[in-house]
Amino acid sequence: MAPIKVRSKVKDVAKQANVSVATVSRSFNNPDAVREDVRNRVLAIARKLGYSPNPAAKALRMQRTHIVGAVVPTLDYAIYARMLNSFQETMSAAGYMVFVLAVGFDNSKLYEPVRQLVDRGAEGLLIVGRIEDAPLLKFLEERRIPTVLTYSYLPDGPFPAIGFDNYAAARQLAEFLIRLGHRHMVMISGPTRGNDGQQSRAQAFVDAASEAGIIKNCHVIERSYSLNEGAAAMRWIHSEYPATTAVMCASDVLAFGVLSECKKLKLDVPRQMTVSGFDNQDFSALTEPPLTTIDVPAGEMGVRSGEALLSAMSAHRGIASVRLDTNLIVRASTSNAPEK
Amino acid sequence: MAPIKVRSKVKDVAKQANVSVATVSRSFNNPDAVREDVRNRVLAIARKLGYSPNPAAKALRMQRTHIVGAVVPTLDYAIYARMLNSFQETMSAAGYMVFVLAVGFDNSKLYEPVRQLVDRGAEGLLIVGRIEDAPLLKFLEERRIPTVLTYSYLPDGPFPAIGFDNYAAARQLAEFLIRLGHRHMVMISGPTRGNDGQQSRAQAFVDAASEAGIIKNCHVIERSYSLNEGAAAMRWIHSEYPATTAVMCASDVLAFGVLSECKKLKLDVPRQMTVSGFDNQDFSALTEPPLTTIDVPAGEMGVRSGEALLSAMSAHRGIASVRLDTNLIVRASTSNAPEK
DNA sequence: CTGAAAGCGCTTACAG
DNA sequence: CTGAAAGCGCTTACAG
Repeated sequence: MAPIKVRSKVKDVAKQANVSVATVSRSFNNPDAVREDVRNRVLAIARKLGYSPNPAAKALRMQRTHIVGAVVPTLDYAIYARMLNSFQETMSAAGYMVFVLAVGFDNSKLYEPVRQLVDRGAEGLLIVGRIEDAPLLKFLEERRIPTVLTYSYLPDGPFPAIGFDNYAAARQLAEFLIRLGHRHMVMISGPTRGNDGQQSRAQAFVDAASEAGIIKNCHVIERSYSLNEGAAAMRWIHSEYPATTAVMCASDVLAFGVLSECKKLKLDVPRQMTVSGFDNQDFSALTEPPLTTIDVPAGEMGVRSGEALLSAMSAHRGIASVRLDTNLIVRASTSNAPEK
Repeated sequence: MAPIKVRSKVKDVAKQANVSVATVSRSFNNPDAVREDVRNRVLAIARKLGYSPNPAAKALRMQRTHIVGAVVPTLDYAIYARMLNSFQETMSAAGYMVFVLAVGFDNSKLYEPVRQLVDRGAEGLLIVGRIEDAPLLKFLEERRIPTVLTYSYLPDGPFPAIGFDNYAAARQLAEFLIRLGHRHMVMISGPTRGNDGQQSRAQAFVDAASEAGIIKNCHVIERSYSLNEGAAAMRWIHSEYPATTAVMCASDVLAFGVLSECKKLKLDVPRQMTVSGFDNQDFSALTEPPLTTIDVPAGEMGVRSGEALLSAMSAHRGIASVRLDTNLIVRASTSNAPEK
């Protein structure tokens, strides 16, 4: 086994270079203040010793950790993972490390995890969705923690938000379905508790149906995100609301489940049943038939959230909220000729 | 806006409680050493002030950061995201925070990112795949950084590894295809550079084909992971190796692309073309036809890697490497009657 | 341009 | 059971 080698400290470098620790520190942090030959000697020795400043000592002294926290429902979901991937890259490039915390979908109990992040040194936060937790809001405001919300576009809140308009996107889709002639529709929502995105989508569906005068034939049911839940929901819809000609799913994953169940039920999509998703996961183009869905710009969301957080942390605060475009992706899983 | 509230310190709590900072500290860290009524008073005041110890100061004093680093190729890939999700939950439950770094697929240039993680305070590391970087290996060994490798099962290396046997899994699949009667096969590998998992899979394919005496009719091509690359590869195979009856993909994503291209080429799967994947992504059961694939236990991998790292950090080191089971999932995308 | 010294906020041996 | 003091490893105002 290799001989043990301890982490070297300013003192070690100073000793070998025959200078004070102050000079070592300056060679790194304020190089112009050090005579060139001295600085080069110091730097060379530091490299030789594999020196790098102790981050805890540095953080304590500078009152800066260069750590941010990211709070997401889960990583096990393409849209969040992709968002986080580009967020992390953006923060890394700017010299920040990111703590990741997966906390589930209900934002009404975010206080503890966020508190933990801040207590552990996070200087800034990225949070998916709206903050629905009064103590948390108070905490973040009192402590002036730079915070950026993402996923939802929330222009009126106390924090900058980089996201898209869930209501408008879902409404666009619902109206599209109505325009196609559908009069009996079911929306399969994701978990709505503490989840403003899902709430907005369900509301958009209800509003569109109401305005079209078909709300009495339309229903919203709530399921968790999984293929099986989607499939089971479709089975249930088929028996409880047999007049249904369109199922609008709040996520592609649910829609994938619905599609597979339609196959089992021998329901022809889109001729007998129109199905739509939300997210535009890669697969949605490959289902049989390809899934109609909403394109959510996850990668862009991550990058821009990172930029917004960086800017919020550099004391300018008050970044205007940014609304990202979503696109309705119309594919063969919708039909303009509902037959029932 | 809420009145600003600064983070309170031991000193603030001590003053209000009329005790020394030592007593405050002990009330948290060694409660039995403090008289009950005093301790309760201290704790109550600490709670009221929202006190929590400064992590940098604590880390500096204790020489413990309670931070670990996780190095993954990307989060934007279901298998790594899922693994990381459960790893993070496991570490969180044990009081650790995790720094995440997405570094791409080539493990031969891991030194810089890993170094960064350690320099930033990571006490332990989770790394996806084998370490193919001599300076990094030397660094980790000299500094005695507890490290766990995951994804690949590497029983002979210097670090514990929690993963599966890529060679055995791929070989099992290749032999299965040969047993079905295929004699002209192509493997679409992922990027092999600095990626022992992909190397093993390709080698397994070659070995199986060689032993079956059909290697002259079999080919390995390398593509990056994406639907489009898979589709383009299939197009290429169709024109360059028209005798091919089976395409073995090193990932489900590639296979999804292949499947969709087969549809465009009017190649009936599985009658004219057998297709297999690797990963068992949820979606693989829903393709048309369902994809034959290898089930990789990503969630379990994350949990057990976390446990292994915890155990390595608690100074016992030397956790035996753990080999996780993979399962060959046989579905309708394979046929036992190749017609060409 | 350089160094000695203070201090960031903790924890813990030591003394009482 | 409690407190005064040292020290973790840095950076930077201050003095020279």
